[in-house]
Amino acid sequence: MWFRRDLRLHDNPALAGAAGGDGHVVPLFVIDPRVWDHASDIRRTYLVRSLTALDESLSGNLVVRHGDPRTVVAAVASESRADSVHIATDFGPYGPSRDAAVEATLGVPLVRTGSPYAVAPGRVTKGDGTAYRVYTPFYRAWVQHGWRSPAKSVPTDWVSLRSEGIPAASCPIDLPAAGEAAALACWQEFRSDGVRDYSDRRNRPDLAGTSMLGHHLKWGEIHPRTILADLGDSDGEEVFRKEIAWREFYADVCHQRPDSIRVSLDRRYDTDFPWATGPETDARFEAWTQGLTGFPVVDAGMRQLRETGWMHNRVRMIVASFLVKDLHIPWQRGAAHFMSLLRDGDIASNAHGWQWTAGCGTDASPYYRVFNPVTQGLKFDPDGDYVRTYIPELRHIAGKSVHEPWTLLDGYAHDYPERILDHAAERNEALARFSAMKEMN
DNA sequence: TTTTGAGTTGTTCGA
DNA sequence: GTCGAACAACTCAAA
Repeated sequence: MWFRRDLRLHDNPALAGAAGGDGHVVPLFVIDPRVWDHASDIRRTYLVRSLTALDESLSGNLVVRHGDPRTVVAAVASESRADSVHIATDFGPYGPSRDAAVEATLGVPLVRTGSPYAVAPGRVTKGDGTAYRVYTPFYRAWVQHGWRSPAKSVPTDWVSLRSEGIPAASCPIDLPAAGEAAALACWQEFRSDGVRDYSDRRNRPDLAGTSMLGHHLKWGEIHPRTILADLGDSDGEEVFRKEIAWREFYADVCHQRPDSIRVSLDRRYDTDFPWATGPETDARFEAWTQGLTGFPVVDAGMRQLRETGWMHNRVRMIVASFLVKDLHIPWQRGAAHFMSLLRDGDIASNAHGWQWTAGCGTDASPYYRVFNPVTQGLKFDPDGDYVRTYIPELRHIAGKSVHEPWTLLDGYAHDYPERILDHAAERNEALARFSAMKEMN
């Protein structure tokens, strides 16, 4: 069993397939330097902890090898005299070609069972067999298609083999608990407590209203099918099911259009849109990454990302709108920054969330939808608690006025920056640049 | 083939 | 303060 992004023992069809013969399984994880060397400290540290948890649940039998999977997997298969190698299908942008290359060097069958999705990308299509490009009809068809019940566990004897050990990694951030047990506990807690009020509370960054399952789903510590099997039909559960479906929709879009993780689906945004460039823009981008724009909710979000490796979804939209529509910087630059820091960063969801904000993706946000950082802050962080949590310079300001510190007396916060731009002016500028792109025809 | 209705997440302005 | 309209036109999905 070659584990990749399915670091769990329950509801794991590929593992059940591996154990299906005589129950003897060699559990393998490959540290691929081409991936490992480019991952952030946060992601490496989280992975190390998840692998440690997996190894414990395997009674210390996880075989970790370092190197190119094309040689490593074949070597382990040969050493252990395996008669097949089992994986879950990887639908990421790089996985399929790597797996095909491994398959070519492997002397035994590479068996693909299951995927990280309830419905594998490419399975839900329109009547004419082509992929959906609009979410709502996709969602209806996805529900209609349905998914299997959670897979049964199969008795397994773990076969010991030389392991090079889980590598070391650390980061200065306090990460949440990793591993399958933590993932299931996280889901059970959310299911019993949070999902009921999810439709209202999910938009509030000052409350713990979201599931916090993103990083668990990313590494397959829990399968979405496990979650869906538990979900009923209350408002909160329905909205949460739709969030699971968004993850699957964007995976499906990326399966059809792998280049869309870096190329705008509406190509005019890459070729005709007059994006801002130059040293001034670079300085503003830097201010954005550091949480020093002078707009409290934007800065709180960017600092939450930097300090915790996570940002609330509502705030992701606010800071993304700020980058694309107030700073006129291409979405790809923001997407890359997010991926470098997010502990739950999913390549498909990230790229298409950004494309939605920029207005160039599937179901794109209308061009005139420009988030007002003050209005959004007042609406979704009504007491200002979120801002004060991440911006110590503003902690002495009580209540919602923390969203507009410039309305207070002079010297309200001498160590918090002035606004780096005039939002109303940049909103008009964004609309003008959109018109300019259209004129290019 | 043609037609029709619909499309995650907003803001501003004027009555 | 509240509320509806305007903000483009287009593409998509399905009948």
